[in-house]
Amino acid sequence: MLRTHTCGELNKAHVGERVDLCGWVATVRDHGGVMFIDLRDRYGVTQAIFDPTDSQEAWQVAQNLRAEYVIQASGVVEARPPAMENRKLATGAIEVRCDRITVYNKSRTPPFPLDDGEAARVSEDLRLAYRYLDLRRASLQKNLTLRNKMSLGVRECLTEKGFTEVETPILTKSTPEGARDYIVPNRLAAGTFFALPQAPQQYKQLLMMGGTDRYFQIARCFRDEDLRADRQPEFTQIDLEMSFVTPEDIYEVIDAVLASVMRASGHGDIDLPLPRMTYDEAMNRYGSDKPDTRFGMEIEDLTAIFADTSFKVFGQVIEKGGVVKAVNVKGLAGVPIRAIEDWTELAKDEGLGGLAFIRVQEDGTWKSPIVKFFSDEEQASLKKVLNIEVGDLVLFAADKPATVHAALGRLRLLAGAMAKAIPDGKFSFTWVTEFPLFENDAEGRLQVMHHPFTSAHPEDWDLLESDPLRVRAQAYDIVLNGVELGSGSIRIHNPETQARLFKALGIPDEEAQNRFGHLLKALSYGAPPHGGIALGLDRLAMLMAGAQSIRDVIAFPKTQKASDLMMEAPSTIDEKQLRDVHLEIRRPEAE
RNA sequence: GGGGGCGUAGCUCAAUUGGUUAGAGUACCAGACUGUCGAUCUGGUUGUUGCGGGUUCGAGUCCCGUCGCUCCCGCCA
Repeated sequence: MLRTHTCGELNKAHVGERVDLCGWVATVRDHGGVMFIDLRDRYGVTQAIFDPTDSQEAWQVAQNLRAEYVIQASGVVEARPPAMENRKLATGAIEVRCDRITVYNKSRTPPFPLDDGEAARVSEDLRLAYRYLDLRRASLQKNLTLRNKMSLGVRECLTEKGFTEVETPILTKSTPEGARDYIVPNRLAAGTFFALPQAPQQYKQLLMMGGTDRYFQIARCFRDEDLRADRQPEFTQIDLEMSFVTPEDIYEVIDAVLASVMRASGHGDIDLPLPRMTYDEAMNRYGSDKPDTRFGMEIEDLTAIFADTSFKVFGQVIEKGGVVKAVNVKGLAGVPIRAIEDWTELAKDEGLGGLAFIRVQEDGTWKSPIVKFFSDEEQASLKKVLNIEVGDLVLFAADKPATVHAALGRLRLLAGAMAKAIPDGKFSFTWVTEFPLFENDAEGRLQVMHHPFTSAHPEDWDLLESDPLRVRAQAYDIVLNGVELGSGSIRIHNPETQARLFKALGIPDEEAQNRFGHLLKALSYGAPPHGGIALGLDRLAMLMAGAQSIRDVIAFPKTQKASDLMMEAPSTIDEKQLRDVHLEIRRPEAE
């Protein structure tokens, strides 16, 4: 090694030792005679001193140091005089009096300050274009090491439980359902393509059919869909599958994995088992299938209270089988009317006719455009059910349950954030179980909510043909702070049941053979009952790190348009490469 | 595909109703300075106002288009 110590480890115990440090010049403080260099590496910062009375030669070289020069500084560790100690630095009790210096490399002036506080304010596209500089910041290095600890925790935990880590192919077959595939042209057969996996879904089921019993993989997945702050086109899943299991077994394993991840991330022990609620409960109480359970402000059902109301807006909805529900936002009575207008727009986007509200004023009176239509009895019941107090803001929605839930679910989050009701630094996990097997797509056709290999709830198979939308699946999500961390299910394990599901979906036999023939065939050779789940490692790392964006826990992330600003990918390829893979580019017609 | 925000010096930002030579802090360069740690002091350099077009006597500012970044909705079996 070119160094004897890192820049983060020297302390008073090393006083008197001769050391060699390597790193980047963070700052130069030149006093004309003595000069101070903050030398930085991944482990920390150490102050180096160059004094012409120690070594004229080294001091002379140090005169020309600039930010981000890479050097080796050699000298003797000294205790700092007590008044000169720097408590902000782990190594602040000492400094290294240097008599030798080697400049390994100069640096151009960095395009942005690498100081953690300053860099956080610099536009992200510039930082992404110079990601190798951005990565020198302590906070990004910390996130990378955190991620490593998490992966290690997962590997240890699952290996100890008898899981085998198996790699599955990256070049695989395109499946038109689900997310859009990233595709790879095949040179060896013109007009054919591989696809990058959206998830190792079918491979892991086939591993169960291969007798692997317990599989896991920290697997890269690819989806060509539009991005978000918590979505990248390529991302990493903690993917696992088990044979001869019920959902209980999956919950137990994931509970343990998450406890190990929390410990590895320095967040201490969590209580197990993690809380659970059914999908119906989540929708009713939180208006979301990924409820943020860090705070209350739950949705209350007022339909019974208004069963015989003279307020027509509510009455008519109830008559048509709709519901009236509300959220009580504590302490937000003084919210600007502008915010309520914005929320009303949002409610309308979700399909509501409008948004009714009550603001409870200082004197306890209710300020509201609708309350005059409520009977005394209705008002008394409202007050009781919603626990209405001075300073509250109550938001009402009346419509079909799904519309009411969607609107109030979003409003609860927005209003909760505005009311500062969501505590920082809290980790609130919950399982959401018994997802519906089907939902209607935009055209009203039946489609699977999870994937077409999901097994129905054992009690609900009878409804498959008669009332499919009421069929519950053996499908579950694990949710943390309102973020969907992972999703899984018990799978169908015999070909007859699988065929029955394809039929319910309106997929003809021939097409099912075409698309999933390999899986159907494997099922017919003695597939064990099996099930599994996949957790988003990037999202989990983001939450563990307290980061605002998934990009902060990925070494080389892509932008919202899926480009890598540093590599300048994607890019065009030359004509020969295109010919090799039998492709011709069709460009949009010039106007 | 739709909606919102942003784009001015290397960086972070300012620039009155459309008005004269586009400023500040920082960075950078030079000089001074032997205990700083956001070092300090003195002086100095730095602009395709993202790009293209239009309106106007005059555009950083208004209009149209376009590119990039970002947040959200759709989408993500």
